[in-house]
Amino acid sequence: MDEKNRVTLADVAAAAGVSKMTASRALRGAGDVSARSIEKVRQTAKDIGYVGNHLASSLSGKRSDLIGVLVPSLANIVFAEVLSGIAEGIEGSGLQPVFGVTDYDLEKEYNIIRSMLSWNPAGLIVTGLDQSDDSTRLLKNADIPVVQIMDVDGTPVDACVGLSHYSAGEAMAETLIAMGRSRIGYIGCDLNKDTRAQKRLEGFKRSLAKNGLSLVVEKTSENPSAAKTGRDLTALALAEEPDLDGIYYSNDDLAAGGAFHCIACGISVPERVALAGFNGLDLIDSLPVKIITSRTPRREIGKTAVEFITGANRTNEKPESRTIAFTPSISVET
Amino acid sequence: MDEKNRVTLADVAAAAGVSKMTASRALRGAGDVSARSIEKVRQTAKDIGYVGNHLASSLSGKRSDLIGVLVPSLANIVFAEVLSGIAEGIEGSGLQPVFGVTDYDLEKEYNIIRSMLSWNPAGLIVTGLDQSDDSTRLLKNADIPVVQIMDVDGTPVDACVGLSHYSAGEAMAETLIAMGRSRIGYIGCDLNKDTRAQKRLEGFKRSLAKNGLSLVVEKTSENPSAAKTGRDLTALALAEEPDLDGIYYSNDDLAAGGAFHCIACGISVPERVALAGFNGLDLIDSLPVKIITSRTPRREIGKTAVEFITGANRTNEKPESRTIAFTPSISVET
DNA sequence: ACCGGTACCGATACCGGTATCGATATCAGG
DNA sequence: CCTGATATCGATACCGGTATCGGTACCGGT
Repeated sequence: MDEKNRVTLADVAAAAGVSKMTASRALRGAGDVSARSIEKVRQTAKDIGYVGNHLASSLSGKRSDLIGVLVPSLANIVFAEVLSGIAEGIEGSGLQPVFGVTDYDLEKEYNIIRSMLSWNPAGLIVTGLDQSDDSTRLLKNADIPVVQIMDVDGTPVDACVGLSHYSAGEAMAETLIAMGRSRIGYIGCDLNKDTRAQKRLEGFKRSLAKNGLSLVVEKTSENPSAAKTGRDLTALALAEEPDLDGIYYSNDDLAAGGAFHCIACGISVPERVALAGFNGLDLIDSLPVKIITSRTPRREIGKTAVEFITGANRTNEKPESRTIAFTPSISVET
Repeated sequence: MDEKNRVTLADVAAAAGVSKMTASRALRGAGDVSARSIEKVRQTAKDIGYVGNHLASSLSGKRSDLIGVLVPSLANIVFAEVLSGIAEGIEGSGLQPVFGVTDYDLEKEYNIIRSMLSWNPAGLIVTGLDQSDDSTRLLKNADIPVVQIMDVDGTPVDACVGLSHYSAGEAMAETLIAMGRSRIGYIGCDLNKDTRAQKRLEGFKRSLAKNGLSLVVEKTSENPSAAKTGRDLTALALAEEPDLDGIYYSNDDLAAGGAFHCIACGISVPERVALAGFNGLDLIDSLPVKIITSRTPRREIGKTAVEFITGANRTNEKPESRTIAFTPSISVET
């Protein structure tokens, strides 16, 4: 029907018998307009179905209502939950999230950041602290709030919301050791790309070493980080080292796969072998066997990140208070 | 550093000694520019770090490079995978996805659509065919490609990529019946909101009736559609009707929970009770027991939807070829 | 030398809003 | 009745690009 005749502010103004400027002010609730005009403009706007044009207002103003979000992957429920938290946090603010998937590829990441910046977004949320130098420069010069999420092990560009993966790895090693485990293996995916999983492994190993232990077996694969891979690698690891009494996985998906293998083979968990993952997926709670995990507040991270951009967190302008580190809780239900 | 002195096209033009217009053409690869000018402009643009401003070009042109995506939830891996497919399909097209989460709320959906339209997006991808009348009107008048995904049971506004949930439900009922099951129950979540799950259930019941059967028990809950809920409801259902020999779940998450319950209680699956879900999550393959599911091509749906917007699918302009229905394959591995 | 055609370029007018600042009207105080 | 303050508006200039259309310059053909 209405082909190219989009209702514009000028139309509203004309219909309401005021100037564009007054109409603009009335609709935005900016000052210097009489109550009568406001009423009239708002009414006619509604009547003729005025919608407004974000492009125009963003171009005119100096900033848009867009907020860019970069995640490495969406095949993993974890990042979907972060997005979910972001969507939740954004609600009511009038902001709108634009997302990009980097596939753990620094160059892709750089290009997406570039592209997003050219929308003059209100802020940017990027995953991790390990961008390329070019990307970092871009972010530094952007002159908008930039929130790096998930990780806090490193130097943030601006704000930072996440957790220490080194510490998470260390804590998990200590947990396993406290459970009396000593023949421990590691199973992971995509280690060459997922720097956070690397950091966890590093912390884990460091903590083992501190206790005079080291990994008995280490299996990694390029396959997708999913239950299937976890199950297969667990079978391999146990075949190789049948007396393993603990396995640390790079995340819960793999760990769940490990649990499935053990169930299928009648290996008791955690009695004979304790399985430890990372994230605290919902799934974990209902598994028929108890596996250990570090519960991370994904949704909370997303929400908190948004607050740095909406300014809900403006109270903390000091650089040192612009990093928020959550401590994942480890659930060990014997 | 570069506070408000963003490099603009005028800067590039000046530095290259040409007019804004020529610079614009050179950078876009539009015609009517000498090879020498193109080279010069591109070089100086790179030198002084010109980035371009999507807002301006989108406002000036009639359409932006944004593409709006609406999903009901991101707590469910299914929609994350759809987004993932969309991100994949978009790659290289210069488009950028904006997403919104409706929470299965029609009014929220309407507001998000409204808001997205005011970015003059290149297209819109919305989940499902059951929008409010207001939303539908908005979409119809938008004069941009609109792709409704996941569902094809209904009348699409424009293009449509998904599958028939009625048929999926019917097919699953037939599968269970063919397996010799007759005391069948249903377990679901959020039925009042998730219209696609409703449709599956409807088809399922219809098919049961056609075979002289009906549901023995039906358990639903408002709890999140996750494994935990599935496990709890399964316990309830089996307590109530111990001789159930088949359970249809509204999705795989719940079904997995059901499997966990059965494993924990030593109930053999599928011998004593067959469990059927929906989606074909990766998880299903590695479960220690075999459960039945309808495999849906989530990623593919996302990718295909994008093609309608980028025009990669422009060959099909006829309305009847603007609906693409995938048929989910049911995996029954005894 | 004249002419039409082609290749290349730039001035100008937008796109649809908002910032700015000056104009007009109204009103209290003197 | 005049003055200055206050409230309300609107004309104009942008924001940073692109569409349009009207020049130049240079070409080969006659």
